[in-house]
Amino acid sequence: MKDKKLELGVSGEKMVENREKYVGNKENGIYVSTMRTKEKQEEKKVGKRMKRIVESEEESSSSEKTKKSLKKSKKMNKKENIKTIECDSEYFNTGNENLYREKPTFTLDQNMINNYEKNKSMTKEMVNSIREKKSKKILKSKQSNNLKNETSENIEIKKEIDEKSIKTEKKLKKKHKSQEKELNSEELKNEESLRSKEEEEDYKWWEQQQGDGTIKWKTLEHNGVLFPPPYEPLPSYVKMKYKGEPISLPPEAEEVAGFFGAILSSEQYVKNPTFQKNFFHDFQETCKKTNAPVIPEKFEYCDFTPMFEYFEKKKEEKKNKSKEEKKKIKEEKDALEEKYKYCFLDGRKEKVGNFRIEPPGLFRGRGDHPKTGKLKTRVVPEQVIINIGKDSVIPSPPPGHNWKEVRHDNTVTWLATWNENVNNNVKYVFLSAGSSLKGQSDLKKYEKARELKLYIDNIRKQYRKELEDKLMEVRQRATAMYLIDLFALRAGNEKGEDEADTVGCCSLRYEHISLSPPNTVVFDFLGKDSIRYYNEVQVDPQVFKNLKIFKRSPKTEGDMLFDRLNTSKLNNHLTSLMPGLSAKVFRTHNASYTMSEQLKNTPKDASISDKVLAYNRANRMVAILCNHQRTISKTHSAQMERIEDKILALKYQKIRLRKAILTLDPKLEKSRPDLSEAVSDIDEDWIKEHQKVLIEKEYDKIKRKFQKDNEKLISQNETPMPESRLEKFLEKINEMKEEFKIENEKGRVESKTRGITIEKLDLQIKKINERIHQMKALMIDKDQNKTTALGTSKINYIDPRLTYAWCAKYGVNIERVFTKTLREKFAWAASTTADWEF
DNA sequence: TTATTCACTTAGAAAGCCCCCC
DNA sequence: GGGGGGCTTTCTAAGTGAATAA
Repeated sequence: MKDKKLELGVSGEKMVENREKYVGNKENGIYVSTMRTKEKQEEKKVGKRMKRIVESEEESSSSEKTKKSLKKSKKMNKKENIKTIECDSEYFNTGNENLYREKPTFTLDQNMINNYEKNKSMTKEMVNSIREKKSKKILKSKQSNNLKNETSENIEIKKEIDEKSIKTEKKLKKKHKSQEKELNSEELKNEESLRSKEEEEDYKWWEQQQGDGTIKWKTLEHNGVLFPPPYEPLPSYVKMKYKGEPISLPPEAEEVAGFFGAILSSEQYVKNPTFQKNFFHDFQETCKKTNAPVIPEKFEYCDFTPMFEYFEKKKEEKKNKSKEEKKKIKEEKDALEEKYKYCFLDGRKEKVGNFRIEPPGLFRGRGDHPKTGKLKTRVVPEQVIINIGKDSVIPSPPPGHNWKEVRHDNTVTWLATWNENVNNNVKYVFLSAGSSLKGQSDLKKYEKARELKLYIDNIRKQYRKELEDKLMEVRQRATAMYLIDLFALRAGNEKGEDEADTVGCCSLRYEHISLSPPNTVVFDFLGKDSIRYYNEVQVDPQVFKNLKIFKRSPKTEGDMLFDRLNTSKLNNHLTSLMPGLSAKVFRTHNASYTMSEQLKNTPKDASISDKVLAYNRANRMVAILCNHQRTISKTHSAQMERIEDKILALKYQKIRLRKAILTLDPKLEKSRPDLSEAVSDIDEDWIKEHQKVLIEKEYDKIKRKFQKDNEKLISQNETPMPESRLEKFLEKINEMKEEFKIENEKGRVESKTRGITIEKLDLQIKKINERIHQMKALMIDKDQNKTTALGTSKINYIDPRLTYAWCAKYGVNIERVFTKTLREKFAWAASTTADWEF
């Protein structure tokens, strides 16, 4: 098999190797980092200040401003007794071109250039006037309580939805008149085409001209959000135990205990001390608040297993329900949800994404999140803000409740929002991934990533030059850009103390990289979702030198590597290089570029499966580049073993076929040494063991068939076969045993096929070799995929037009690589032709 | 300049479902 | 035909980055 080298950035192949190195150490899918202590934080602050002083001296020669800062720093040094250190002024030779991946060659789509020019011509005044409109439009409105009652609504949903599209169309026409004044002529053109398109079932927004994107909709109708059902207390015989005794709890406290009891089998949370501590604190609080007869004092005395067992029993019962029952339950659920599933955006029916309000539960923060396990309380309508069209019917809140607010803001895409209590994060209800709004922003994102190709050469030239800049801030920025560009690192915003300690490029700390001369850098840190990023790479000598400076004493563990940089500064600079450029654009660009390069390795004359395999391989390269990981499935090793067994069985078949050839023509032993060659992984002992298994299997098979046939005869009121018949069938077993005996002792295998020839046997060996090869490839593929998640890059980073173009070019059905949801999400890319390039 | 807010994208885990093999 | 494995979908946590407030 040809060994294909990666063309990922600096050292994609190395990265695959590096991934393998640490993969085995992962526990529960999460790496736990060492917690920063308060002292460390204090140290960090002092360190930061010291660093500023160091650099201000270094930069002193360049400007008036820096002279002042030098004075200031010297003053401070005197005061705080801190030594200043000079910046290393010797330079290494730069220009290690190998470190850069090949310069991309591409043809630029005329459409893209047009769009870009149009964007440029969008004046500031226009933006301001839209903003002004936006602020005026955010008005609080009174809620309408005179809506139809809910039950009748449920029954008439379908009718209602059909009627609505007609209604909305009428409304839209009315509204157009009043809006005309506000729209510029281009937008008006969009309107016209929109209106004509409304009659069509599938609205192809990508065939229309798009506005600047500030106004997200003109009319918006929806039915609000679906609240989770109220808590149903457990049967009285199900009680948690405290100090070994069952205790009764008020429903509210019982619910919280149940949240913990329900997840007893998921060790990664239940065994986590922070999770336990946070849960227990909130559980105690709930008990106190609800005047529970027993207020648990120690977590250790709590036993939630009765609850756990009850939930498991319920699950089992649900699973064992008949098909009809299950169908009925699903239908009821669907009917309840139907009205929330869709909304009308500018009169067109669109799918809503997460219309369900998140149910209460325990916050499952990842990694070392300090708040993991805390109680996520039930959300009430009074917390929820509804965003809806001005003239639309306002959905009624659940009986006896009110919405927090009803807004009519058409500059945003959310339908509802609320604040979650644990981290005070804002939650939104958005449209689904397949909606026109999401599609438009996806297209925009990929076009931006493609646009970067126009600028990338100059950007690289510039940051390479700036790697040697005298201003520390500039040098840090250039180094960070190098890392983001080559290793697809995330920007790395700063995080709070009450969050998990994870980092990205700008927030890298002293301990996250280690340097070994001449130019090897080892990255080892926890990134988004506390997923470990480990990569050993060779970098540009100047980058190595810079990193060494950024790590220089007095910096130590806990100190920022890029103490002069943050994401805001970095992105400001990036925008000045290309409109709309930010750190994340590099990641998209890098991923799609890698994919397009990797797809070029697809074999042209191979089978569809082989082509799909090549696609997945390319996909995996992107996933590795972006460090998209998943936990190894529980069944992985069993799966691997099974494939291995199949390979061995095939190898054994091969051995038998060879023996059959030699049995036909013993003279061939000398002229064809390949027929007596040893086969790897197989020895005599294994063969004997395998033969035993084969005999057992055959025995079971015959017996099962006999039983089944008899059952059939009985059901047809016919006489079943006597046991003697089975004996007769089982004679085959003896024949097999005899065959194996001759094979093992004399090396003879008689082929049972009539008219068998050596040519035919050779052909069979060839086919078996092919199957072994396929199996091995599958095994390698599976093993390499065990910790790599391909989905994330497919959904978020790889331009779907690459996939559609690839399918067209290689004659592969899109269904082989995109699921239904993905095809919906990327409908805008479906008509991409084979010659399209990223 | 820095911190906060807001709106959105990106992410892995868990749940759900479907299909293949015994 | 049913049980389980694996693929797909759903869920919601955790990022990014622009705008705004202090």
